[in-house]
Amino acid sequence: MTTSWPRPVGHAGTGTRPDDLRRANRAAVLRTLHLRGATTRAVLGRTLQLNRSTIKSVVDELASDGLVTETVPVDHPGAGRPSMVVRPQPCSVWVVTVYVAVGWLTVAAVGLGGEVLFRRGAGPVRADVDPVELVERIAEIVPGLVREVGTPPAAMGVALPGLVRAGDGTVRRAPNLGWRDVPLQALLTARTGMEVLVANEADLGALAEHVRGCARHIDDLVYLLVDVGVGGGVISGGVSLTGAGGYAGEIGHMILRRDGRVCRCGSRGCWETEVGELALLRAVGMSEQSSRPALRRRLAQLRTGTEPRPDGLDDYARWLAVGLGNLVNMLDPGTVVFGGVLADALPLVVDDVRAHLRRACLVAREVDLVSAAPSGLGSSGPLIGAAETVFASVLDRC
Amino acid sequence: MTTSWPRPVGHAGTGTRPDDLRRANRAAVLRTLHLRGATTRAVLGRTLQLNRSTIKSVVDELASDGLVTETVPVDHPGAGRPSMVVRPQPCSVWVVTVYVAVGWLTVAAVGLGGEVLFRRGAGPVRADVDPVELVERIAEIVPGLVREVGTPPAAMGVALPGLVRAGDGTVRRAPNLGWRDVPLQALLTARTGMEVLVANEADLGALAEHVRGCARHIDDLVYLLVDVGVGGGVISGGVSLTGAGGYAGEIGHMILRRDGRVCRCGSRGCWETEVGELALLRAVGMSEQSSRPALRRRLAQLRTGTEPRPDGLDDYARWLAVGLGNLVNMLDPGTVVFGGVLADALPLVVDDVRAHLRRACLVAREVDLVSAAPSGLGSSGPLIGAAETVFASVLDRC
DNA sequence: GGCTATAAGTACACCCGTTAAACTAACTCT
DNA sequence: AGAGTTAGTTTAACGGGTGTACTTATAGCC
Repeated sequence: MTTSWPRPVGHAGTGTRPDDLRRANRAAVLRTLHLRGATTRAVLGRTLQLNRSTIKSVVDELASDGLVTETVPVDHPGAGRPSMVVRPQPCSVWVVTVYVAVGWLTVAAVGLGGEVLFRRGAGPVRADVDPVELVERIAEIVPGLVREVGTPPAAMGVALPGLVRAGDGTVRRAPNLGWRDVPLQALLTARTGMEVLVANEADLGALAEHVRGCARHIDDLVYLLVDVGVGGGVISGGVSLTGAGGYAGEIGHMILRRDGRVCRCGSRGCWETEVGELALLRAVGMSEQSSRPALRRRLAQLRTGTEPRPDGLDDYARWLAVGLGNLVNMLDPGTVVFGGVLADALPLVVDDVRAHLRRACLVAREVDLVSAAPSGLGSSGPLIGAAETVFASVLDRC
Repeated sequence: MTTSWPRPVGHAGTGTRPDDLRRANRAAVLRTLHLRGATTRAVLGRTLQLNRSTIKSVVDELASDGLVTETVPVDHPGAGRPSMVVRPQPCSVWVVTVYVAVGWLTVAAVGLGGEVLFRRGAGPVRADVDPVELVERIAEIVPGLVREVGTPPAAMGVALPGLVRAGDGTVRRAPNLGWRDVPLQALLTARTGMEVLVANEADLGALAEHVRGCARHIDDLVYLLVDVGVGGGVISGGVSLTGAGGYAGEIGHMILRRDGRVCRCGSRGCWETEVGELALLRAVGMSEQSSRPALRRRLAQLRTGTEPRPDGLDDYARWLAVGLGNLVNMLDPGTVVFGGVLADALPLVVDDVRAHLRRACLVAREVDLVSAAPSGLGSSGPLIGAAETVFASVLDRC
C-alpha cells in the first residue's frame, strides 16, 4: 500500500494478497467520499493516484451495491468533458451513535458522508442509573431509527463520561453515572445484536474536532473538555491516543499543587480543582451553585467588554497555562482545542494564557490555541466522534 | 493490505497498485527477518499469511539481491521435510548511527537484523562544540566503516540530547551542546551525501527498548531517561509519539510545584528539579559535585541493603510518583521504563512509588514499572533506536 | 531396511486487479 | 464550425498471489 503514515517499527505486519487490493481501493474511495463529500471521478483518480479505468471499475461496483450514485455535474470550470460526480448515499451505510451525557441521553443516526440523519433526545439520565435500564432505553429507540432510514445500521458507537477499557468496552469507572465495571459493550451487543464500540466522550470529542470540527487536517492536537470535570482527548499523528488500556486523556487529575484543594477523585491539587467549572465560577465571581446556563450568560456578557474583567480570571489563566504547559511539553500538540464552558471563557483569558506559556514552556512558543465553540460541533462532538470511529472500521468492510 | 493498526480516521489515504503488493510483501519478509532473526520459510509463510509459492518467490528474489541466504536447518523438531532457514545478511543493508551524548561521540554501523557491526568511540564532545566541526568528525569516521562492512550504507540516524524539529532535522535547542537552530540534518547530508535522520535521544531510547530492549512487544510505554536532565520518550500504539513539531516528550519540565527550585530551563518547580541527577544525589546524601560513577557505586551499595536506606529517598520516591501519576493519567502507558541513573535507583524506590501511585492516581493501578537496566541496551539505547527508526523506512525500499 | 505419515519445496496453470492505449464523448474557446 | 482539452469506455496486456499436483526430506514404526 502506498500510504505514508508512521508504521509501527516493532512489528512486521502480515503479507498482502491480490484481493486486498480491491478491498483497499474500495475503502479508499468510500473514505474519500465520506470525508470530502461528493467528488468527481477525476478528482478521485488524482487524489488516490489510481487510473481512470480503476476508478470506473470501483465506482461502478459501489453504485451497483447502492453505496453511491453518479450524476452529471451542474456546472464545472474549464474546458474538457465534465467528470461525473460520485455522491455517497447517506442511507446506504449508517451507524447508531449514543451520547450518555451527564443528565441527558441522545441517540442519533449518522450516515455515510457524516451527516446526522436523525436525532432523538431520550430524556434525562439520573446519577446511579441502572445500566440495564439504560441499555433498554437505547435499544427501544433503535427500531424507530431503522424505520426512518430504511436500512439496517452497520454498527453502534457510544460516548460517555468515564474510563472505558478499550479491549472490551467495559466502563471501569464513571463517577457521574455512578458506575463501576459495567460491561456496557457486551450488554448492548447482547440486547441489540449489533457490533458496539464504547469510548470516552472527550476522546471522541477530540476525534470529532479533528475530522469534522475546527481542527480539520490538523494531525496533532489536544482537546480540553471542561464540563463538570476536566477531560481530555489527544490526537497524535492523526490517530487517537488511547493508551494501553484505553484510559489515556485523564488530564483533569494532573496534580499541580500539593497544597491545593481536595478533588472529587480524592487527591489534592488536581488541575480540575483550578480550572474546572467550579473554579471558573469562582473566577468570575459567581456562587458555586450557579447553573451552567447562568455561567454561559455571564461569560457572554464579559466577552462584550462592557464590564470590568474580574480579577479572579488572572489566577484562572495562570493555572490554565501551567497545566497546558505541562501538556504541551509532553505531547507537543501544535494545537489545543477548548470545549465545554471553557470554549466560552477562552477569549477572556487567551492572551494571558499565551503570555504565560511563552514564558514558562520550552515547547509552547509555537502552540496554537483554538476554541471549539465556533466549530459548530459543540456538544454533539462526542456523538460525531463516535460515528467517525465506528465508520473508520466499517468502511473497510463495505 | 491486511495489517490492523489503527489507521488515521481523518485521512482517506491513497489507492493501492499491483506492484505495491510485491513491495509490501518484500518489505514484510525483510522486516520479519530484521526483527526475529533467521526464520524458516514455513514460519514466514504462516506469520505473514502468504502462500508457500509466494514466500519462495520473494525469498528467491531477496537471495539473488544478496539480502538473505538460505541454509538447511541443523536440527528441527517433528516429522516432515525440514524447512529452509532464511538468514538476513547483516552487511547487505546497514545504516550509520551516531550518538552525540553529553561528553562523548559514538558512531556505529548497524546491519540488517539489528546487530551492531562496528562501533567507534570518537572522543569527547565539549559543550559549545561547533556543529560544522562535529559534522566533520562524523564524516571522517564513515569511510572506515564502509571499508570494514564492504558495502555503502543505506542511511544515517543521529541521536542527541535536544529538541529536534521532525520536519527537517533541525536542532532547535540543545542546551548541553550549547546549540540553537542548527540544521544538523542538512549539514550532514551536504557533507556525506547520505540520507540523514536526526531525533531526540530519549525518543530513540524509548523506541530501542520497545524494539530490542526490555519492552519488546509492549506497544504502549513511557521511557524515562534521567541523566543530567530528565528526558522522556513515548511509544503509543506501537508508534513513537513525536507531536506536531517533533518536540514531544519534554517531561522533565513538567511544572509540579510553584514554590520549587529554579530549573536550568528558567522555570521553577520542574519535575527535573525533584527527580533529576542532582535531586538523586541529595536524596542519597551525596554532594552535588559527585561524579556519576560515584553515584552509581553508591546506589549499587544501597541496593545490597547492608546500609540503612537514606531518608531522602522517601521524598524522592514521592516526587517521582507525582510526576509519574500525571504521565500515567495522561497517557495510560501500561509500562514505564526507567533509563539512565534512575535504572540503578529504581529498586530502592519502586515499592514506595507503586504505593503512592495506587493511592493518588486513577489510572495508575494497572501500571507496570520496568527498569531498563537489565535490558542490556543501557547507554546504547539511543544508538539502536536511531538504527531502528532508519531501518523502518529503509526496509520499505530494499 | 522398507513402509507410512507428515511437512515442505517446486513448477505451472489460473485468477484477479490494475494499467496503458486507442477510441469516443462532452465541453470551452476562438 | 473547428481546434483544443478533458474525461468516459473498452480491451488486451501485465504482474502478482494462489491452488494443485508432484517431488523431496525427515520421523516413527515394524
